[in-house]
Amino acid sequence: MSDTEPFRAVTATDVARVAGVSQSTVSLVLNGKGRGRISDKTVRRVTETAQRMGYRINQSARHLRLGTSGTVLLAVPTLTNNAFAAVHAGAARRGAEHGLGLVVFPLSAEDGTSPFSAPQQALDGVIACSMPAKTVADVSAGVPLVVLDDAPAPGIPAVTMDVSGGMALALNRLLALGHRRIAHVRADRPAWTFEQRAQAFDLGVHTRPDVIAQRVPCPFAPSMVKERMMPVLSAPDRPTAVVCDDDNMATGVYSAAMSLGLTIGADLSVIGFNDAPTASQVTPGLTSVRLPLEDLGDQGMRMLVGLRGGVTADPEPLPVALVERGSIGPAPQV
Amino acid sequence: MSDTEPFRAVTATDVARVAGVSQSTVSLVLNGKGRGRISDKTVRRVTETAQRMGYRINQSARHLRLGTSGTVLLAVPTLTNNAFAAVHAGAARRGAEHGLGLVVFPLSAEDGTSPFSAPQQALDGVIACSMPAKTVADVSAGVPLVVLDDAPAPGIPAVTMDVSGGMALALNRLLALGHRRIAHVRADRPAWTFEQRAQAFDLGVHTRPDVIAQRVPCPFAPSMVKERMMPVLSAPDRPTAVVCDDDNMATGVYSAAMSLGLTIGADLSVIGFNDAPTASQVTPGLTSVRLPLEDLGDQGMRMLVGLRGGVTADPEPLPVALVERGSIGPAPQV
DNA sequence: TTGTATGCGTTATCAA
DNA sequence: TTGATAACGCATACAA
Repeated sequence: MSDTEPFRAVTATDVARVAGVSQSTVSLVLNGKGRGRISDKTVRRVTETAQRMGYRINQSARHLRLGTSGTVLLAVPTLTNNAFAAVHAGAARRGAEHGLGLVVFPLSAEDGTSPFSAPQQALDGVIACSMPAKTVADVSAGVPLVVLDDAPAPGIPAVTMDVSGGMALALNRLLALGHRRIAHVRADRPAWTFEQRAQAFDLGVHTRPDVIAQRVPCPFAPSMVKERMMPVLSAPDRPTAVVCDDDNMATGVYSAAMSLGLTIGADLSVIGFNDAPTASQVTPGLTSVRLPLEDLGDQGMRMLVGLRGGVTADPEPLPVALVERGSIGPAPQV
Repeated sequence: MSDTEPFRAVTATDVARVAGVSQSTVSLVLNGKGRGRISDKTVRRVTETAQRMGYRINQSARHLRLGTSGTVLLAVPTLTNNAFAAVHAGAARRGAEHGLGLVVFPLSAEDGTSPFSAPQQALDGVIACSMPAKTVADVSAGVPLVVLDDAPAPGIPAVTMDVSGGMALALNRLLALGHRRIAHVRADRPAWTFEQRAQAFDLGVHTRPDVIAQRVPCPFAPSMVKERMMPVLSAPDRPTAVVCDDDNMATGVYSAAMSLGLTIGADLSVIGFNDAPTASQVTPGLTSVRLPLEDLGDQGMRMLVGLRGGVTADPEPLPVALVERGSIGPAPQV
C-alpha cells in the first residue's frame, strides 16, 4: 500500500497470472460464462484469486469492447424542482429493463450562473427534459437524443405532454364557475412548456370578449410571485381567479391572498400545474393540472431504446387531467 | 442513412482514410496538438473531413487509453430535496477546476421502492451524500469514495457539518428565550445526520431538569408532520417551542399551528434545519440552522481529488450558523 | 476444459 | 511534417 508509486489497478490479466490460468478463462469465469466450460476447481481458484487481489473490472475497456456503455444521461434544467424526480423515476425504471443505467445532469446552477462543464462520459443516449435540443448539444453530441416536454424539432424525437390541453381544462373550469376576470401567472423563463401554457391561455380568452384576462410574468420563486401579485390582488378590479404555470408559483399566490385577507376558493380561485405533493398539502388543497411526469420519463426512455429500431414518429402528447381541490369555487358576486 | 445494417460510428481511422492521412495525424489535429507539427493545409483537410463525416470521439476508447474517465458520481438519497442541488453545485464547481464532470445518481425512488439499478459507468470517483458508504458499495466498487454528511468510518474519508453544534445553537437560543417545554420533530429516517441532531437534542436537555422535552418522530412529508403535530400542539401542556430536523418539516408545524390558531413566533417558536429558500418565504420567516451545503460539496470534491495525493485525515466538521427570523420569540407566559 | 489470438478506438512515442 | 507502432483491458471466436 505504498503511495509513492502511481496507483495501478488490478487487471484480469494480473488475476490470470496469479491464478495460473489464461486471461480469457478469468473473463469467462468472472462473467459467469464458465458453466459447463470451465472446471469447478478453476472457477473457484479464479473467483477466489480475483476477490483476494481486489480485482475491479475496467468499465472503459469493457465498454470499448462491447461498443456500449449501458448508461443514459437525463439532462434537466435544475435539481431544485421535484418534478424531475418523477421523470427520472419513470425513465430509470424503463431503462433498467434494457440494462440501462440513468444518471442525472443539471444544466444550470440554481444561482443562475453558467452551466456546469459537460461530463465527457461514454453515453448510450441522452434524454433532455424541458429544454431544447441545442441546449444539450455539448453532452448529446454523437449519441441518440430524445427531448421531453419541449418543442418537437425535425429529426429529434420528442415526447410531450398536452400542456395546452391542460391550460384549456383549467380555463374552462374557471369559466364554468362564472369567473370573468382571470389572471395567468407566467413563469418568465423562455421554455417551450411555458410558452404552450401562455398560448393556450391567450387562445382560450381570445374567443371570449366577456373575459378580462391579465398576464403576470413572474420569476419562479414563490416569494417573487407573492411580491408581484400583491398589487394585482389589491386592485379594485382584481382577478377572481388565477392560473399558475407551476404549483410552486401558486403557493406565492396563496401567500399574497392571505396577506390581503382573501379567502382562497371563495374570494379567489387558484389553479396550479404539476399536481406536486405540495398541492394536496396546502390549505385549501390546490386544484392543479396533473402532468404525467413519470409516464413522460418512461416514454422517453422507451423512445430512446426504440431509436435503434428506427422509430421516428413522435407519439401523441400525453394526456393531462385537472385535479380539483378546495382552491377553486364559484366566482364571487361583486 | 440506411438503417438496415447496424449502425457503425465514424472513427478517427475512417477520417484518416478519407482525408488521406494517418490516424495519428487525425488524433493530433483533433486534439489541437498539431501546432507547429502538422501543416495548416493538413489541419484544414482533417478538420473539414471529420466535420463532414460527423466524426465523434469514442469516449470509452479515450478513457481506456487515458486511464481516466473524468467523471465523478454524486450519490444522493433522493432527488426531491433541494439541499442536494446545493451540494451538487459546490462539488461540480470544484470538480470543473480539475477537469472532472459530475453526474447525479439518486439511490431511492421517491415512492420508496428499491434502488435503481446501478449504472455501470466508468468513474473516477464517487461522492456519497447523507448516506453510509455501504449503501453505495455497488457503484463505488473500485473507485475512490468520499462520504458527505454521514458517519466517518475508518478508511473512508468523510466531510461532515457540525449538525450537533447546530442543534445546540437552536436549543440554547430557545432556552435563552425562556422556553422550557421544547419538542424535537425528528425525521424518522435512519440517517447519521438525523441521529446527530437527536443526540445533540437529548444531550442538551439532559442537563436541564427544568426542561420538558418531547420527541416526535415523523415521516419527512410536511402533511405527515402536521398530522403528527396536531395532537401534540392541542395538549394542555403543549410545547412552546419546536425544533425540526428540516425546513420542510417545519412547514408542517406551521400548518398545524395555523389550524389550531397558534401564532408562530408568539404562541409557538419554531426552528428548522437547512435554511432552505422556503425558510425566508414562509410567514413569519423561519429561523433555521444554516448548513453549508455548497461548501460541503466543494470540500467533498476537494477531498476526492486529494485522495490521489494521499490525503487521509478527515477535516473538521464544517461550521453551521443559526439564522434568526420571525418564527421564534420569548416563551409565552402561561 | 483451457489457451491463443484478435480487435474495439484512442493516445503517445518514436522513427522517418 | 507525418506515419508506423504499441499499448490501454476486455470479450470472444477459434484452436487445441
